[in-house]
Amino acid sequence: MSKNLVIVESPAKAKTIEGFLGKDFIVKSSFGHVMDLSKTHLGVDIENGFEPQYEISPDKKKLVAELKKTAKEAEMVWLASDEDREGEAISWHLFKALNLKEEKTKRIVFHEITKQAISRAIDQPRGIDTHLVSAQQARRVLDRLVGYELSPLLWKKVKPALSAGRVQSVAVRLIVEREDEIKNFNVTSAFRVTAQFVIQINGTEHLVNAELPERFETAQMAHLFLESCFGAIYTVHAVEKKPGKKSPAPPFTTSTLQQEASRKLGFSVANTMRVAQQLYESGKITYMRTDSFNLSDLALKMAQNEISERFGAEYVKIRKYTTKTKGAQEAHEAIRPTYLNKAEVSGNADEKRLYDLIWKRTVASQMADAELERTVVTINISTNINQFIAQGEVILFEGFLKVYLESTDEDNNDATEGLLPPMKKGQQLKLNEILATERFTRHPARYTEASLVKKLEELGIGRPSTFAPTISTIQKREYVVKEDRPGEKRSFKVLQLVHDKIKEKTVNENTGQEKAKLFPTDIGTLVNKFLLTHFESIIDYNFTANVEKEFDEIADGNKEWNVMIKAFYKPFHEKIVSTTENAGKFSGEKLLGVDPVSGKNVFVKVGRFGPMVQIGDTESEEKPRFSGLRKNQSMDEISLEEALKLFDFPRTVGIFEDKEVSVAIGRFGPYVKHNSQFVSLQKTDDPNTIEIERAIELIEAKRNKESQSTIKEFDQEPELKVLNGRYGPYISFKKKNFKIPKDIAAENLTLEQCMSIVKDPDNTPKKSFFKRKTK
DNA sequence: CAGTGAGCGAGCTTCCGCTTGACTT
Repeated sequence: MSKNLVIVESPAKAKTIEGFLGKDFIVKSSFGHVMDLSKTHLGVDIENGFEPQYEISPDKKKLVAELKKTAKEAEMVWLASDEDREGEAISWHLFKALNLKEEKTKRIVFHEITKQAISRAIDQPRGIDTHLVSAQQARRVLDRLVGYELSPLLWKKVKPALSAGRVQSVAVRLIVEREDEIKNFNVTSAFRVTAQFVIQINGTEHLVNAELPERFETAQMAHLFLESCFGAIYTVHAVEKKPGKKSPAPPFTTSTLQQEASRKLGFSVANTMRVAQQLYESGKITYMRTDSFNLSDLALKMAQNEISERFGAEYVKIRKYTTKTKGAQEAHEAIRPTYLNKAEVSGNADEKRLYDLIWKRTVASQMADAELERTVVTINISTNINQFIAQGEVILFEGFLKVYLESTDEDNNDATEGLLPPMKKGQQLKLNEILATERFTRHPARYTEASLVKKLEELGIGRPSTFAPTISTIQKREYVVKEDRPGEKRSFKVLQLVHDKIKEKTVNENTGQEKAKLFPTDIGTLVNKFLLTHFESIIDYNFTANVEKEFDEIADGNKEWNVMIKAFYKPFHEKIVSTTENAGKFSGEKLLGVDPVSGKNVFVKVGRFGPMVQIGDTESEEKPRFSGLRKNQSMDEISLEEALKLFDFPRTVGIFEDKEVSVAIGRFGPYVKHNSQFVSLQKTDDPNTIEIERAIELIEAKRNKESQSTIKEFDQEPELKVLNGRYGPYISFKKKNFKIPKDIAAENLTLEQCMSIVKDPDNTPKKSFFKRKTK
């Protein structure tokens, strides 16, 4: 047995390090945290100094038992989790869970996975930093208290199964408030004036595009300006040249990788992380959850070699980037290729594309600045005092631009400024045309997944390991939807001046179309309003930054962790109690109008199952009628007429086989119901007009399909069927599904065999995957 | 996987941060 056991957080890291350390060392992974607060309880003993009630995480029991055994046999255990708050806590939890002895345990840290860094770490062991552990404990307990006291309040006051938390609720707030800004945005237009000139150089024509710095508010003013240019002569007033430079972006962190993969490759943040994980596990890149810009000396040396070999020594500029991110913990390197001399890797298309991006970004970060020359030409108009300005940019030395340029979130409408033909002061230019084009102000952009991550990181909210899960949580809770929206037609005016004549025309454009943007739902908006009303301090954009300061004080040993928690908890919990007692249901109820048929009030509100319309007052004797909103409707925008239309369903369309056939609209769209069987309508069917003949057709089509997917049925047990599904044959019994052992052919199954499979408790379908809320 | 929505009440839902496999209808 090995003398030394080293425990790190990630198995891929364990494998690499084992290679460095030799046969006296065995390296294992903890797979992250091994202990946590119990999921089913609050897990914090409020009365007893907020003592956390830890347990070994259920999915880590087996692993901990194995580690315990290995640790017992080792002479020394080296706890090598990451050097940050969470990593320190992992070491401490391992110490407790594995029942380690102080004299047999050492704590080591390293930021880079290199042989040198690890040898150095082994030479400089230390003890577990209890202050840092306390800081983590404060973080953990605070998040638990906020999450597990706020969420149940939402269940009571708004809707069951909702959630709130320090991170997710701020993410939702950002999206809701951005939507408000957009709603309140006042679009104005102005006329932008551009001119196109032609000059002859050695017999060939060159075009010069120039713009007027002023804009005109109305078409009339633009027209007046164009008139004032009648008969004008255009002369170059000045040619000004200025040197400029561009510098490369720093190497990737998790958030910048997510942003660039979104902008350049169109990846969702979850996809970026999935692909990066594959690259990491196959040893192609360094760790992908990091907030550090740092590159190891080894990597810098590789970059230097690579750049000078590929492009020449003048392209090399080794740089050290420092982080500006709030609360960055920098336990890892930046995300970079493991071997910079590999510009390409094997793998699927996504892996290749993401790797290419990482390679370019890393290499470019160590390259020279690009050197530019910016040219500004001002052009006089003989008939008025205005001046046109033409701008050009010439790259004198490409530098890092040879490899990579970071994208921006703003779509660049202005064409990139290219080379201007040579011009001289006093030179006359021939005018092609002048255009005055109506342009509109644009509302702030809706968030994409990646731009939301960027914003959260700026606010210091969330960590590299939680950005992607947070984005998915707020969508799973249906606070936010990621959607495409088509946009609308808009017309604008263009005035054109050619040969001293002005032509005016109206042009159409499509505006406001959105792709994969985040929109708040009615529920997201309502929950945000609730939290803003009663718990503004928690969803304050500075809340995390402020508590982080206190965590730092705890880590420095200048504050007791439970003193901090107590100070936070007292007013927070009082607010929970008072809101529980005093606040009524928070349903966002809004009176839409009066139902002309019954004369009753019509409301929209959020009910137990989401947004709905209610006809009749809640307090009235007669039970109100209810109907859920359709997927594309919102409480904010629905009209009385649309609301009333929802009550046209369920609609009886006729009788088939002595049973009623009806049409209704459910969670998954319109369907036909017959004899307690459901059949979805096709996209081409209109639920408002569909008739009995077509309904029967759909019912029979479904029966036909079902009989084809049925492999076996048993007369003795009508509830048991062997069916053919997406993942191959399976057994269905009383609405539960069971796997068939691989060594048995489905068509040969007997009733007895089926029953024994169904009755075997080992085969009980796993519950966690049947969560109904996930779509 | 489809119907619901008051009242009654049991039992369920939930946080953030660290890590990967498991393997669903």
